[in-house]
Amino acid sequence: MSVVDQSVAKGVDACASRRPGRPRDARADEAIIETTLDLMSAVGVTGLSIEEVALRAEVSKATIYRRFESKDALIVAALASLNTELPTELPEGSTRDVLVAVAEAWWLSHPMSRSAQLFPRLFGHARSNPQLFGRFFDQVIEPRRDFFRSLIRRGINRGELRVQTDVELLTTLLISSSVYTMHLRAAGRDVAPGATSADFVDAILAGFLIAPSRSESSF
Amino acid sequence: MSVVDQSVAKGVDACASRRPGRPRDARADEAIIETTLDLMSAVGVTGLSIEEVALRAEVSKATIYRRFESKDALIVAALASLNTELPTELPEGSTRDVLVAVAEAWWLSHPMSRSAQLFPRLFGHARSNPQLFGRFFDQVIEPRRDFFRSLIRRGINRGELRVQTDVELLTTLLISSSVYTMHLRAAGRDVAPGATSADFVDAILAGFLIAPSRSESSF
DNA sequence: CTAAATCGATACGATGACGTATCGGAATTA
DNA sequence: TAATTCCGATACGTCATCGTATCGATTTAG
Repeated sequence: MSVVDQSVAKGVDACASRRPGRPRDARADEAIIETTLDLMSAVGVTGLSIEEVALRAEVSKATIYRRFESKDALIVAALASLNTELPTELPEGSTRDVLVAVAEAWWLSHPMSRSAQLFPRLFGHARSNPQLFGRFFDQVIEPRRDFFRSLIRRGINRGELRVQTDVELLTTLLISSSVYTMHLRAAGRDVAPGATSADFVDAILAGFLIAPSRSESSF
Repeated sequence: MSVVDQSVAKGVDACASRRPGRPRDARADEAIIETTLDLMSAVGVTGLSIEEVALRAEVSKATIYRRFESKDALIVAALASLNTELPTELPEGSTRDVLVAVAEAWWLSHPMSRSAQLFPRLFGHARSNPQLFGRFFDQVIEPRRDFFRSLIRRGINRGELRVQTDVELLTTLLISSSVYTMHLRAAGRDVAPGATSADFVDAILAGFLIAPSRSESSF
C-alpha cells in the first residue's frame, strides 16, 4: 500500500558492478513501463491490473514483481518516465506568441493523447492516494508550471507584462483553462466551441499586458 | 453495464395509484442516495461498492437491488439528486461582484466539500463510462454553466461587458480557473497562494469589461 | 563446467465484489 | 383475515485480481 520510501524500483543494486547470473532484459523494463502508462491512461489507476500489464507487455507476472514491489511502486516508476519531453530552453518570440504555441502544442491539439487521458485520472485519484499524487504533481506538473513561470518572468523583464503581475495566478489561469477545455473535449463536450488557443491566451493576457495607451492608470 | 434507457430508478410504477403490500420506506431511499454520494466522493466511482453502501446506509443489499438494477443505475440516480441547490434567479449586484461571490461560495471556500471531491473523480472517470459522464455533464455541469451564461448576458445588456464577448469562452475561463484551483487545494497544493476569488475574477474580466477611458478602439 | 539470476508459464490461496436467491417477519390493502 | 409487497439477514456461485511460489529453460560470470 505505502508508496513512501522505496527508490521507485527494486533490486539490482547490491554491488554496483557485477553480479553472477543472467542480467535483466532492458526491453522488458521499457515494455512494462510503456504498457503501464498506456493501460493506466485507458482504464485509470484503479482499473490498472498487473496481470493485464503482463499480458500486453508480453512479459510474465514474475518479471514485473521482480522489479516492482507493488502496483503503487510500478505506477510511481511509470510516472517518473513522463518527463522526457519538456523543452529546456525558453522558445524565442513574444510572450504572447509562445503561450499560444504552447497551449496549442501541449493541450488543445491533442485532446486524445495519452497524457490527456492520464492526467485527469490522476487528478481524480488524488484524494485516494495523496502520496502518489504528490509525486505526480512534483515530478510532472511542477516542471510544466516552471516553464510558464520562467516565460512570464521573461515577459515582465522585457516590458511586455506588468511588473505587478502575480506570476502564480497568471500561470494558473493559463494552464487551467487549456487543461479544462482539453479534458472536456476529450470527453466529447466542447465548452468553448470555435475558440482557438489564441483566443484563450489573448483573453487572459488582456489583464496583464502593458497597454500602450494608458501606462498604469488602471490601478 | 449499460446505463442508457432506464428512467434512473426501477419498479414502483405499475398503476400510479394503489398497490397492495407494504410500501417502500422513503428513509431507505434517501439513506441509499446520500450514502452513495458520500462514499463515491471518498473512494471514487470504481471504488464504490454496493455492499459497502448497504452497510453504511444500514440497509440490506436486497433493498438496494429492489430499487436499482445495477451500480450504474444507482450512480445515475445519485447524481440526479445533486441539483437541488442552484439559485433560480440571478442575484442582484454588478456582474463582477456576483462572480466574486459565486466563485467564493461555490468553490474556493469549500475545497473539502463532497462535491469538491466528487467532481474531479467524475471528470477522471469520463472516458471509462462516457454515458455516465454525459448524464453528469448535462444534469450537473450544464445548469451551472447556464447560470454563468445568463449572468454574462445580463452584464452585456447592462453595458458592463463588451458586446463582442464570447459567452462560452468567458464562462469557461471563469469556471475552469476556480475549479482547477479548488481541486488542487483539496489535494494539498495551492497553485495560486494568496489569490482571492476577487483576484481571479478581476484578472479574467479585464479582457471583457468595457473600459471607461477607451470605448472600442481596441478592436 | 558450475553457480547464480533471469526468463515465461502457470498454479495457488485469499480477498472482495457482483448480482441472485431464499428466509421469516412486518406493514399495508382489500 | 388473506394476499401482497417490503424489510433485514444471509448464503450462493462467479469472477477478477492480488502477491507468492514453483517449474524447467536460458543466459551470464568465474
